[in-house]
Amino acid sequence: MGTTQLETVPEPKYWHLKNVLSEALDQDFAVGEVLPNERELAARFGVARATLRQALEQLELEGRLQRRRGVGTTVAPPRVGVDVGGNRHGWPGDSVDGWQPLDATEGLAPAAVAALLGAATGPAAAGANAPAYAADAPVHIVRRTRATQGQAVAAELLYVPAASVPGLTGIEAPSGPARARAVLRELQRLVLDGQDRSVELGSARADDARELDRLPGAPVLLVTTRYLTEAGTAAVSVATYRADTCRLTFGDSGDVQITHEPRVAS
Amino acid sequence: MGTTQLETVPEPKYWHLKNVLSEALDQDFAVGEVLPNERELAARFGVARATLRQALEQLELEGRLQRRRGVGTTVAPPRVGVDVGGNRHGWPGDSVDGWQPLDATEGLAPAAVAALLGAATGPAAAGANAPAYAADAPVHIVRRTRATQGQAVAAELLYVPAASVPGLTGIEAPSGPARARAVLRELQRLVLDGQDRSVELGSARADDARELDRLPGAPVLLVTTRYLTEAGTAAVSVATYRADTCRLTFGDSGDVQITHEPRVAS
DNA sequence: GAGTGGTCTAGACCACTAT
DNA sequence: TAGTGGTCTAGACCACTCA
Repeated sequence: MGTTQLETVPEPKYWHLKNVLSEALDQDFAVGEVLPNERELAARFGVARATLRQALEQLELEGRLQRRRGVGTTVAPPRVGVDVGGNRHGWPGDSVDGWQPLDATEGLAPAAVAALLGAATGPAAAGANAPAYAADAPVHIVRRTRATQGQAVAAELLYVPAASVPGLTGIEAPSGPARARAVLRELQRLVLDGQDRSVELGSARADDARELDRLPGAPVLLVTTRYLTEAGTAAVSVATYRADTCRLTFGDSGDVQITHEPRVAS
Repeated sequence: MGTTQLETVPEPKYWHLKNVLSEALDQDFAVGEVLPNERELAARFGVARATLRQALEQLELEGRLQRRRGVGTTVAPPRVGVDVGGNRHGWPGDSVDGWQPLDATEGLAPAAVAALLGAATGPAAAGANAPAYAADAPVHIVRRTRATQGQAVAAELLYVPAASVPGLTGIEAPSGPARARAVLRELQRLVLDGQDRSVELGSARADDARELDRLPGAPVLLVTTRYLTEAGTAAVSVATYRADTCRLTFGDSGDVQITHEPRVAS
């Protein structure tokens, strides 16, 4: 009974290790510097490589490290702020903030996207009048990528029901970026009523991962945007942002520089 | 030369496993149902438990699964949409959307927050006139949590420089929720000019994790908000949202129900 | 106390990058 | 070809929940 029993909370090794490394990064390393390799680090800290890797994974998730197979582990620069909401009432392509159209194809929207395209736009549009979109109707699928400071940060799939762009004839631009631009141009003719957006965590599909120069399954921020017109949802965009390097910004008041915020250890 | 060489891309086992499980979840499992335990699943698929766990981790990251130590792995319900931007031009506490003040203390803002508090508000406010905040000045730190449908989804630290709320006397409410409410009340007296927000991926600090009923290091979405007045940045909020269960929504057009979007396998 | 997920180990091999 | 990070294994023990 004399034992003082001081909060026996055995902190996991990898957690403690993460915090130790985090401090070391702040103090002893410059951005871009390469760390010792995993086997040496593990030996130096007296843990198994798997444990060391668990700590590194955390730090990578927090945007502190960058790991590349065959190369090594380097100290990551602060996350870049990528404006997502500033273009508040514009169609995609209205302003040139790093987006690059790749191509456009015709196909079917995945179920989740179809649901968004078919959903009512608000309390007013309930019932049988609004949904000008059937789940199995063809949609134009525009692929775009976005780069900031020479780095690919996002890949997007933009789903545009054929009904939204009746003026588009498949003949004028059979394929490639030109066709993508044609779809965007037609879209910009419509009057945009509003848009709503959502952000969630996901993992990169194989194709997105390749586009973003990451491994499949890498953590990404999924930004889903609905473009609304009087007639309903005119288009849905699903953009995949690299979660390790990006900070999504929703600026109400112009360009604002927000500096990197490192998470402090508990 | 007769060999057809069909894309020798050896898909990682855990990735394939993830996709197999993902399909099984769609077809054979209902929300809330418990999966067989990890040792059995690993045996059933003929892989080591660590490999099986890698697949489960991915699915948990995508919000498809929920794992609780000592209990088991269950099928997660679709992510709940949490409105983050709808309160577009309001102070925290203006509308009651699930936030619950916990307490308020006085202390120093961490460096990253201090930078935001001290930063100029825009191109107009450059130079020496704006920053009414010194890095080592005391701030009120208000803690709040947010619940949706009975579930804790977010923990927030709201940093309010003492200079922003001169009317606040420490006497009227010495501690606890009452004091937190007092700070919020004073804040609401000010005229809000605008706000800007950013979202990034992070990992839960130990205290946030406890608040959110997760383990330390769990993936979270960090929402940083600056509240701007004529005088500069009046307050900064850093909110930590559970990334596994939440989808942040930024609605321009009222309440919109967006359904869960499962990511399709590559 | 039985059963669950969480942590950790020591080793092996593979895929990729650079030289 | 040497060196890096990525995958995988088979096993052990620990922390937690619940009957």
